Amino acid sequence: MKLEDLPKGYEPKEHEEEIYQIWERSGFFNPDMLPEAGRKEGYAIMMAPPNVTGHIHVGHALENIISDVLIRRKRMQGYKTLFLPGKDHAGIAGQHVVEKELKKEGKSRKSLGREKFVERVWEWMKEYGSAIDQELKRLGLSTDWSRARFTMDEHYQRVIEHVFLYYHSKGYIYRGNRVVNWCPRCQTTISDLEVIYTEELGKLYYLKYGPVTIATVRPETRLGDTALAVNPNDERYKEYIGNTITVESTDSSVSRWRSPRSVSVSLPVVADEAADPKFGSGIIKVTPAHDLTDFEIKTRHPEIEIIKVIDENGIMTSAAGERYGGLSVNEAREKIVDDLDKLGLVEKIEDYTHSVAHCDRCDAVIEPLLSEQWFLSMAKLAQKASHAISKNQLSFIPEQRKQIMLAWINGIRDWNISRQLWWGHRIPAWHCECKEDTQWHVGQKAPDAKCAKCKKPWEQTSDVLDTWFSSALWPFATLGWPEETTDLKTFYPTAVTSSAREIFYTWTFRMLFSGLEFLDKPPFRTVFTHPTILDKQGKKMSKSKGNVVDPMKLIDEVGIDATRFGLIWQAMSTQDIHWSDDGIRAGKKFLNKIWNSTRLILARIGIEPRALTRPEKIEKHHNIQILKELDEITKKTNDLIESFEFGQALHGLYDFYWHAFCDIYIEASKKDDSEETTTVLLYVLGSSLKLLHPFIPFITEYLWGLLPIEHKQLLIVENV
RNA sequence: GCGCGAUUAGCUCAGUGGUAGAGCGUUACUUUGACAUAGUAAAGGCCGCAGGUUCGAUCCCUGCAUCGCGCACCA
Repeated sequence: MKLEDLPKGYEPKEHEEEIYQIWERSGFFNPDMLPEAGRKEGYAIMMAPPNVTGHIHVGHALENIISDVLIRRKRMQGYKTLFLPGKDHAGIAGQHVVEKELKKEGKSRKSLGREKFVERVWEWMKEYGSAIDQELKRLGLSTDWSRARFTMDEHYQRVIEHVFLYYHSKGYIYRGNRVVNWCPRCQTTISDLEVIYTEELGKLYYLKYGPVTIATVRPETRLGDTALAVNPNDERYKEYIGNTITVESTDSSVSRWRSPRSVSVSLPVVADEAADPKFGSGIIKVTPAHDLTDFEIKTRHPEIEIIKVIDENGIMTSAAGERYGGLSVNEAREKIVDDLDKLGLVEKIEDYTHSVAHCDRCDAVIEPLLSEQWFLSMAKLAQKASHAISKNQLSFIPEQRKQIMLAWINGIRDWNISRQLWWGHRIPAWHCECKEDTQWHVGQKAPDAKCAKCKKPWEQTSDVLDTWFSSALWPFATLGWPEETTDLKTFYPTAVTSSAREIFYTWTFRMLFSGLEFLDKPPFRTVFTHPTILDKQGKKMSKSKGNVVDPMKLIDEVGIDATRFGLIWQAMSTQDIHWSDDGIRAGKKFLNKIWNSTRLILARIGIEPRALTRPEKIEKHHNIQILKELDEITKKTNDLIESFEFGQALHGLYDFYWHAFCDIYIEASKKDDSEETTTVLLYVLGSSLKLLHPFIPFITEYLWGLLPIEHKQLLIVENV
């Protein structure tokens, strides 16, 4: 080959698409298609399924590229590797996109009806669902598309049913009437983990309750107060415990007032540890329908009444009385403060910074609300997870995550799994249309017998399951479980779960207890929490801040390999990344260096077929430094990848290739035409391409194909 | 409030109990048989602050500050 046969610079666009097609056509992303000889046991990574409605952001890109590095390296080591891609149906988000479309057409979810609406969502999925696949492919991931899964596909529906009925039969699933996180915009409950707290400046109102003063940020909930609570050890209020305190009314129409015409009401005072004597006046107003703490107080003091004064739309109910009923929460707040002020019942108002609960999906302010929902009891499942972690049945990287997980499990609450959505896995539970019989029937089908009371048919609950309920089953539902498939035997447990910190509890933990419950083994051997990518200032990336790095744009500009290089270049241990373009730039230059050094060597070795073997004879007689260094870097690279030090591994390879090989050995070789040196050049080049391939697969595969050696794709060439 | 992590060159980050390193950027020179996306050389750092341990601390310990994160609280 002559120098002129290759262009002077590496042009990623001219090769990337073709190389990816060659890989896909070879079928080697599918473990069943790998050459059998030398194949070791299974090695699987299940991609965290991105939301079907979303786009790949730079964090996904890093996460999946890291997985791909692991997978590609193991494939080259002879393992039966599976990198399984997929998508999540994204309950709330999935419903939102279609509702938005309908709104433009002047329609709504409700005007369409459930069946038509769900059909419409499926249509949307068909039309836009593959967009995210294309983005994943552009990252150069060696995922087995023949095994791609969707959390709403047919098999998954059966799995969900199976799991729900199983949990129910074990008594883990129950209906509970309690205070949950209600999102007034999404019109559904959300779990504790889907609530985001942000610090906001609000007001703290000091209100007079008879003889005492109580501080609150939510004066409107005064209408739902049914008790007062003080700490049992608080000397100041001992005399009140067990008695009542008479509180002035601002509206004689409030229905719960025991004597509606009076101007006051008596609230019982209970003793409860939840009251902190150091906070405010040390007295809690108990509003059990609209506050979790208060609801818990009520469970310890059953005599406390529950009065719901705010409804699912964030509107004051009729129980709030004529004067306030029908107002929004904010309106009611203003009005009641005004009323109280006129009565001289507002002692003072202070500025107050506190955390406000927001919906993770739509950012609306969460309304804690008394509501009847389905729950999954966590006690036993969590205990299993805790046990497995303590017994080191899986490892955590970084290690501190282990303790963090254990501590979190320790304080876990039951999981609210029902959602008032239409898009999702409908809960296999049935109730009678007349709703007089409060008994629920849980099962695949409605019971044959009609309701004894009204003789009307049964109907399935309209609630669906939390999206995470299906994601929790991902590591094995994707392998054909509950059938005992070959895939399940080969690939479960998976090797690694590589995920962002923010889904540590929502996803990682839930996969863990699910895997333990259904397959008696943790679903992965290692939990790797990859770095979070922040902007240069260390701030979270967000559209509103305009500091988002779009991986697709990067790929457009510099190609896939340089993008992969730039991302991994910055991935030091599990430290957060303050984004910098420098790594991308370095990558681009490095690729060009590889390209041109290969070009030079190719021109030297000609086209005669050769074997890529270690020049042992030469080594015996000469002290060849570069070969020693190659051995060192090979070991170092492997050790670093084993310990999830991807950035370090890449930096090491960079130094070796550029400085040891190009700057020193290749430069020196220009004055040495010997065949021995030519052999060494080829050997070190070929070995380097192998080592680099998991990180920058495209250029290495292409150049490998130009070497006058065996024709096997680099993708499956044996590596150490 | 509890816990965790970070703080090193202009920027993004490695690193080590013994006179500090990379990438990117900057400066000067070089078109020498791949690469100017290059080569050679250079400038540039009280390694956050204050104590302690040590013959010796950027590294170990303690405290503080700043930034970020998680959990809890948020009447």
